[in-house]
Amino acid sequence: MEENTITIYDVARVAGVSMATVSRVVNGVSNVKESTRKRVLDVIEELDYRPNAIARGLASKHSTTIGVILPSFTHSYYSRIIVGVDDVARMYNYNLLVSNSDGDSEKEISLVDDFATKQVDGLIFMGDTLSDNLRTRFSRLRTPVVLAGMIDDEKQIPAVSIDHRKAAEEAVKLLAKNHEKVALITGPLVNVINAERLEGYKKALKSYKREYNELQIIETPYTYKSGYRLVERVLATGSTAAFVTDDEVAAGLLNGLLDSGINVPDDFEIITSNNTIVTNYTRPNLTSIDQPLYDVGAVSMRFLTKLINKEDIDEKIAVLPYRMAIKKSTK
Amino acid sequence: MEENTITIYDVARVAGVSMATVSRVVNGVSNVKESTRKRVLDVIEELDYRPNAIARGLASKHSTTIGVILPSFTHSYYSRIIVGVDDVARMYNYNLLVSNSDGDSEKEISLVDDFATKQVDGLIFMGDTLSDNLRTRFSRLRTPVVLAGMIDDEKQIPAVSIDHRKAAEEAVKLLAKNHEKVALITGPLVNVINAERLEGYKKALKSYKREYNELQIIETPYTYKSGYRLVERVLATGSTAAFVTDDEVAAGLLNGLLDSGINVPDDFEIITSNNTIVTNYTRPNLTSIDQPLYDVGAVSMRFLTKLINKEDIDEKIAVLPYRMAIKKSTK
DNA sequence: TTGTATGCGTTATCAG
DNA sequence: CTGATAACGCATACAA
Repeated sequence: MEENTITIYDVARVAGVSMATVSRVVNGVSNVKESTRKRVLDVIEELDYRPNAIARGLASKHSTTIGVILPSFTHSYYSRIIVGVDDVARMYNYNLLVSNSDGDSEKEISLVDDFATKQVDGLIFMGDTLSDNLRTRFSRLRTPVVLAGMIDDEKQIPAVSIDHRKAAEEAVKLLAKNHEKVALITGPLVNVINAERLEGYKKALKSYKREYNELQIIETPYTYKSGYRLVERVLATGSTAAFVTDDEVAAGLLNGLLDSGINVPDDFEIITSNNTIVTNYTRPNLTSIDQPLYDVGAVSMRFLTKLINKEDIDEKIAVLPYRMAIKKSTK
Repeated sequence: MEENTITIYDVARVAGVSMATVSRVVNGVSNVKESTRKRVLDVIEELDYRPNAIARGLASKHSTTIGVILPSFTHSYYSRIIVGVDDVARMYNYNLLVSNSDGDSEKEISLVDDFATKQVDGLIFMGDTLSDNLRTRFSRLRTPVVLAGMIDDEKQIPAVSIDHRKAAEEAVKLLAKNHEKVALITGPLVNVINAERLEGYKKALKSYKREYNELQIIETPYTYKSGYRLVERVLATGSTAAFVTDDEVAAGLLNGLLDSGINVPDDFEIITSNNTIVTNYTRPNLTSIDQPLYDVGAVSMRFLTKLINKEDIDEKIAVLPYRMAIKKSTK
């Protein structure tokens, strides 16, 4: 080899000790006489020795690496979560193996396998749905998994998120109070979170004695464009307000309404769900449920470290608090 | 150990061959008799054997892992680049070790060390500046590095981006044509890219015989808020148009102007630089330089694979084409 | 407190 | 075409 990788043996030789001793000081374990510790440390510095994490992983069975699977890098919902994951991972000296699944369940599965092959110590998973296929795969995995920003309807896999049912109920109540017809503009209802939101929606309508009408439920992809194109369809339902489950969609709808000469909030009120920065870009700013997305990520990662270390867990499912951010798309 | 990890030995035993043979079929190398290959493959399937990437890495000196350092997960400039990186990385069967530096140069350095320790096969770096410290570290690294969406003013480190000087010149010309005073609202000028943009700005002014005035150069952080707060300062310069180097800042400035009763584009024109989706959220939509950010990422990663395989490279620096996306913040 | 020896799961070299 | 066997760089049980 042309490379002169310096190993633990080099350090040992120069320091005049055995490699076991070097290993000990590197890992800060066991008792090592202060004088030899210092000597070894000096040599390490002198040779600029860096332990090889791969070799360490082989020997210790720990890769100090966490796999992260997310549906999209560009969607701010997920990128805000991953910031929290990253920060906490760093605190615990983990690195993140990150990949994007495009929400494609085949990719999700192949990524899980891929990461397992890479011997990740744990997995943070984000996605729309948790397929049965994935769930069984997760439970068979030797490494713990935490769902971030989503839930497992079977409640088998540990997860961190907010109470979407309750949040949706609160948001819709705000609208139903003054509106006869309120639309629910949501992502796919096969997505558990959206199913929960639908429940909250129904409950809110009921409490204001509004009639539930399936026509007012509109499923749509999570994009600005699809929101923009929804105007006619939404207005056709007779709705004068909408609860939207995604900020990009809400921004699209808002701009679409404005372009059609509909005044928001005077003629139409909107509440959206993620309070990402998008809600501040639009005019008027979008009233939104404010989810602590950074915290969702941070708590998920912290949770994962506990599972990895087999610490006691009080609850498999962590539910974080949310608040309503009242802005200008509501009166 | 309680875990029953099945290894290459297990496969060998069951298939009645040596582990060397199993290794051969797994890696698809050398000549293996078709019948034994098939037998081994069957056993692999039967036992659900998965090669341990860590062990493989130790033995082969390849981790099939790429390190990615970026200043922010949430800024769409970088997240769009990383999508391209991720896609190409997958094509070549690499996984991405990703971490966020916050643009902090100490974190950048510790991440580089960290990733080196993890034996990454290559590094994709994104940041505002390439400090001397980092540059020398990169050149000493045994693993190749590619800068994505930025450049090295010393032109030592391979990089992929667009010609920011030329793009800025073109954008500013569009404004200077009709405006006596055009502001340049930029990120830190220590950032090489911004320095180049300043050159383009000057050149454009000159070609329209506009006077260059330092007061019209405004440095600001890359955030929506800082853009929003800039209104007074920008107007104080007497400028009636601005070229902005960041979409979030541009969105902030735009909304700030609107809130101050300034009409865009009638009273004030804006051109921004990244054409991220943010430019479509605002009303009016922001005219922008359109950078092929996905391609920047994809090309960077492809570039890196070539460096890793020591293939011939024609150019150390790849310059991608851009275009102007004319929208509604200009007349 | 320190050293020796072994194993982690592969790849790769060398015989056969 | 196939099988031993030696690395790879480190952690760790066991001795001393």
